[in-house]
Amino acid sequence: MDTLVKPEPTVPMACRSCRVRHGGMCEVLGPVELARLAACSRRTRHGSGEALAVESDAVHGYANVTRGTVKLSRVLRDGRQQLVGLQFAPDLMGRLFSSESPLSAEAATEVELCRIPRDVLEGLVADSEGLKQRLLEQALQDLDEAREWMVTLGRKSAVERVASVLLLIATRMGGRDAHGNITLDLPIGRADMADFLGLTIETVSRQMSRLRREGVISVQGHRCVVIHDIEALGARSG
Amino acid sequence: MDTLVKPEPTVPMACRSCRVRHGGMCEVLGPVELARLAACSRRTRHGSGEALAVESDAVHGYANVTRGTVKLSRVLRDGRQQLVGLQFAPDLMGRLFSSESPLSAEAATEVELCRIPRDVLEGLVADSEGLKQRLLEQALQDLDEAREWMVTLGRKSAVERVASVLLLIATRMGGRDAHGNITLDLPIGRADMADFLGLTIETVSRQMSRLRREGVISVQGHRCVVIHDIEALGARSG
DNA sequence: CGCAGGTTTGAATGTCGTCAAACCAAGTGG
DNA sequence: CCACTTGGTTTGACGACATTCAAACCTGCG
Repeated sequence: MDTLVKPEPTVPMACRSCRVRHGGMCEVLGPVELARLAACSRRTRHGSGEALAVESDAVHGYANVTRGTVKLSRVLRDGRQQLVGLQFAPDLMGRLFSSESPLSAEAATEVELCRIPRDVLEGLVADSEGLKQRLLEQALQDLDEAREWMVTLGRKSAVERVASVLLLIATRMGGRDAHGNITLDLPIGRADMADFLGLTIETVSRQMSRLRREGVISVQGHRCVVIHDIEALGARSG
Repeated sequence: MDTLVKPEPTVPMACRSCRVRHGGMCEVLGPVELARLAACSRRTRHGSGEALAVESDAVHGYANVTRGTVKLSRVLRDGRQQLVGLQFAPDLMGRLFSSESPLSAEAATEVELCRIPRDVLEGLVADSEGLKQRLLEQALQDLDEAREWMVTLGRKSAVERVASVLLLIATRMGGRDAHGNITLDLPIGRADMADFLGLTIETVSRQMSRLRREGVISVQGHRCVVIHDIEALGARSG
C-alpha cells in the first residue's frame, strides 16, 4: 500500500505549511513538538488515482500535502458523486475528533504526503496551543471555501462554473509566462471537473469549447489550459 | 439596533452549548473563564428579517444562538443569493481570525443571541485551551455540514433537495406528536428554501405539492408541515 | 370584508442531461 | 515508422427537467 520513506533529518515537511503561511520561521511549534513530529511523521508517495482514505472508514492519521493534488469526495447510495474539495500543497488534510472519515480522499496527480498517526497528532494537539490554533485556522479556511463553492453549485450557470474552477486552479497552481498569460496543467480530467461542478462531462466539455471560441482561454492536449484574459474569465465566472 | 438585555446572574447562556453537547456540567470552561464571559456577554433579541451581520463588514463579535433560527447567506454581484447554512439553537456563530465577515447573517425567525465582543472572546480563546477545542469542534462540524450540503446542491434533483431540507429541519426542530408523526414549524418561507436549495420558489412549491400528493407529508397553512412517513422522506431525499 | 404578501398552478421556454457517434492523444507492437 | 488499440474528450441530436412569465389562489391581518 503506502510506500514509507525515511523521515527528513532536519525540519519535517509537516511544518512546511507553517513556514509557508506565516513566513520565515515556524512560529507554531516549539523545538520539543518539532522533534516529536519529526520522529513520528512519515513521508509517503502515491500514484494518481490511488485511494488515500475511504468514506466511513476509520481515520488512521492526519497528513500534509507536500506535492500534488488530492480530491475529496462524497458519494450518494446510488453512486452519484460530488467532489467537495481539492487540496493542493501545502494544505493540511484530515479530520480530528471523529473516528470515521466523512469523506473519501484520492490522489488526483502524483502525490507526496507527510503523514502523522492519529494518536500522535491528537497528543500533540492536546499539549500544543499553537498547533491547535493552526488547525482551527485551517478548518475555518476550509469552511469558507466550502461555502464559497456552495454558491457556485447552487446559483451559477454551466459556463460560470467552468470559469470558476479554472480560476480556482489558477490561483493555486497557475504560473505566468512571458506574455503575462497564465498556464495551467489541470490536475483533474473532465470527469472530475464535472463531479466538482455538479455537471456532466459533456457539459463541461461544451463550456470549455465555448470559452475557447470566445478567446478567453486556449487548450493544448486536453490537460493544458492557457488563460489569455484573466479579467474576462473572472467576469465569466459570475 | 440591538436591544441589550442584562446578563444572566448565574451561568451565562454562552455556555449552554457546552452543557447541551457534552451533557450535564460545563467541561469546557473553568470558573474564571465563566466569570469573564458572564461579565461581558449580552443577550440580545432580534425580530424576523433583522440583519445580524453583513458580508465584508467588520466582525463585531461572536454569538451563541439561544432561541430561533439564523440564515447565513452569500450573494453574487448581480444579486443571486445562496443560503450557505442555517443555525439553530444552541449553535455557535461567528468567525475568528478574520476581520471581515465572509457571510451575511439574518434572523429567520425571532432570535435570541448571547453575544460576546470580539476582543473578549479572542482573549478568552488565547487563554483557554478548552474553549479553543470547543470552537475547533464547531468549525469541523460546520465544515462537514457544508460539504454534505454541497452534495445536495451538486447532485440531487429538485424533489430530493426539498426532501433533504425537510429532513434537515426535522432533525433540528421536529417534535413527534401522538401518532408518531413529526410536526415542523418551518423557520423559513419558500423563497429562503429556494435560496438554500439552489432552486426557484416555484420549483420548491411544486415539489412540496408533489410530496403532499404522494402522502409523504401534509401541509397546514404554508408554514406547518407534518411528516407522515419519515422513511419515505429519507428515501425521497437521495 | 378586503387588502397585501406569500404561495400555488399552468403554459411556454431554455438549459442541461442523455445517448450515440466521431475524434484525439498517448502508448504498444509489428 | 506506422497501423492499431485504448481511454478520455468532443460534438451532435434529442429529451427531460427546471426556469420563466403570468395568472389565480390562499392566509393572515387591518
